[in-house]
Amino acid sequence: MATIHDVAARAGVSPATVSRFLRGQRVRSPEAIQAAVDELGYWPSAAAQSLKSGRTRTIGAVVPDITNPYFAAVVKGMESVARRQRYRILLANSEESSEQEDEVIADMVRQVDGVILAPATEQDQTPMHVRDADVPMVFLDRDLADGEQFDAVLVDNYDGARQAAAHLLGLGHRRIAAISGNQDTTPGRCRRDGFVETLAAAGIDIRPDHDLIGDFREASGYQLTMVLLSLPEPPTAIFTANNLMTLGALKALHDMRVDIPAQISLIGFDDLDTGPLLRPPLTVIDRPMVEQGVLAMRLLLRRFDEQYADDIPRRIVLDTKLVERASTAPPQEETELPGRRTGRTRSL
Amino acid sequence: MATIHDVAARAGVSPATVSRFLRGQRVRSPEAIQAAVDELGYWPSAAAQSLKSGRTRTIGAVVPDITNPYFAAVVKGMESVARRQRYRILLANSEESSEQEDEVIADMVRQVDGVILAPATEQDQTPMHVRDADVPMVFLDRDLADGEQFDAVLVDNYDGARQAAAHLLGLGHRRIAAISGNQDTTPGRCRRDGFVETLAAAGIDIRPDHDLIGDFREASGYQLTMVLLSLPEPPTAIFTANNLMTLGALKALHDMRVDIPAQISLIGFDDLDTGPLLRPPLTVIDRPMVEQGVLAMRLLLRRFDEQYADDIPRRIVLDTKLVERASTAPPQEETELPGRRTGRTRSL
DNA sequence: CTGAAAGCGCTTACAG
DNA sequence: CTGAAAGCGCTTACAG
Repeated sequence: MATIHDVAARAGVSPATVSRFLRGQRVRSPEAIQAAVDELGYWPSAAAQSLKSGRTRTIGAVVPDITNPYFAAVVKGMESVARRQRYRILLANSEESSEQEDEVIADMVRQVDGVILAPATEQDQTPMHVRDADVPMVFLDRDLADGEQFDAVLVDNYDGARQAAAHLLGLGHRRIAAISGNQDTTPGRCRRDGFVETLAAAGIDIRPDHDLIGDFREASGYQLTMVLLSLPEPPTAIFTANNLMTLGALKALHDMRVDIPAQISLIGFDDLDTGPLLRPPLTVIDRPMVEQGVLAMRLLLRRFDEQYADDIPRRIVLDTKLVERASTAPPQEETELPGRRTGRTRSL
Repeated sequence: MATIHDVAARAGVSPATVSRFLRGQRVRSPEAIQAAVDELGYWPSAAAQSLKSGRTRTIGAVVPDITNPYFAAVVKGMESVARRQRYRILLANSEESSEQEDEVIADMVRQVDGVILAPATEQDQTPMHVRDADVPMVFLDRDLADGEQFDAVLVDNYDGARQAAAHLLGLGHRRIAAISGNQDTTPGRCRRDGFVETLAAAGIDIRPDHDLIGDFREASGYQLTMVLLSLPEPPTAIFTANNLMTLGALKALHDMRVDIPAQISLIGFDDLDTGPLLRPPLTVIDRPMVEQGVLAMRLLLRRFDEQYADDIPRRIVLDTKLVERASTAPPQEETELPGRRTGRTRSL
């Protein structure tokens, strides 16, 4: 591979001049240098550049799970902004594990100019690594206990859950269950709090056996829904705190031949591409996805600008929106579940 | 940030010895060095390492669209193998554009040890860049015209489409439409060929107005389905050549209040997470996803092993599988479409 | 086993 | 505007 010396030799100038030309400075023989670059197919070595300059033009993106459509969309948003500014993206999955996240970040933090992180939990050590490396970081979707020191792009999880609860209450539901996410994550906690407290404010204390904690994965949505269905008095409505658990709940309800929304209403946090096409079309709390990635990347790149490098942390909180489709309805007078063997069944 | 010199000074040895210790060689005072590393929180500079060694322990992954669940799953598979071997992943979206792909690859090829590429089209210049950089490459999902010179992980697209056609023929359909993908991609061509030729072998020449070419995106699935529905004689069954176009077709059929499968059967290439939960549950041609990413990464890492570096290209072709659900059924005697205004309507 | 030294490919004050 | 030179942080023959 051609080096800057090869280009210099061919163009009859010094490597320093080639370097200057490449960074857009005015030089005496731009044509000759450009010709040499073209003929040799020269492309600078990123390793050498970053060793020298201390900048890598690379951003680390760490998400719990890239196959979650929410995070895939977020990464796409990040990528589109980054590419336009000639930054690259180093992608890592933490698989919802703080340990894996810490490891991955420790490894990448030395070779990126900044990090965008959707933390696995609120307790991880990440900020230490990142602060040691003195690299800007933006939190996305989730926050840390001492997160206020960093830029962040979040949504109003509490209010989103409040909207969900208000919607179910408005329909007349009283026996309402929640399948929440990990309580050591911000969205996990805020969504549960927003939901439970809104019920409480309406005079309804959620029953302990209707107040279930999952882990944001599909399997836990499925299993906990099964638990709810096996209760002596199952709920007439279920709130699931993210897209994957909503899918799990939907599968469980299908498997048990529960009629949605006639027998049980279902409302989830996060929309899905297929949301309108599902049986039934899902009522959800929607939030921006690609846009969150775009905003996070902009916030991060902004920190590379001397002018803003030391600004106080900016925290962008986006609104959620209730999307009413067909999975929620007023409760039936008398709720019969097929699992209860009341004689009546209904096929979907 | 601490450098190897700092560690050496603190441990009372030379940088060379620290370097050797770090790579697992036997040294005289391992404890002192380890202590110095720990106390200083030392982590080697990746830039310096790769400048010196010529290896980056980074793999470039280029996919047309990370929000396509298929590619998200594939990237996840790649990532899990890479992480275990302490490789990192540089992710780029080509957005189904050869130009963007070439640009992105030219930029990353100097700073990765290898590339896994799902090419946007069969005509792009990518192999040139990659060959110039003398970096191993593995093709994934899609092939290039001269792709035989590279490792590849593919599925038997032709046979998958054949299965889809055979399934519809077996149900008794004769007026069958195909919404294919870009014909300058391998899957686009093979799936159309497999489908059309299987029909032809059964004595059915697909009608030109039923033989539509889309671009693998949801919008084209939607639009082309609308076109089919507006035909004087619409098909009784539709084959869509990938997951996103299937979703688009499903939306169009819903919007036009077409009863699936009573009025029109739908079969798609690629399964979806929500496949079983859709209205109706989709009959699809399924193929491995995460597994393809895993295999591609293994093939690539294998090339870094001197022993296999010069082996002839390995091409892994995986089988597809028909998953029968509820979106396909025998054609109705008399097909009425609501769009045709026959007086009857049916709500879903 | 160890250390001094060269060098990977750049960038950037410095002197001209 | 230009070039010689130093140096970014490592690794690795080389000599001991």
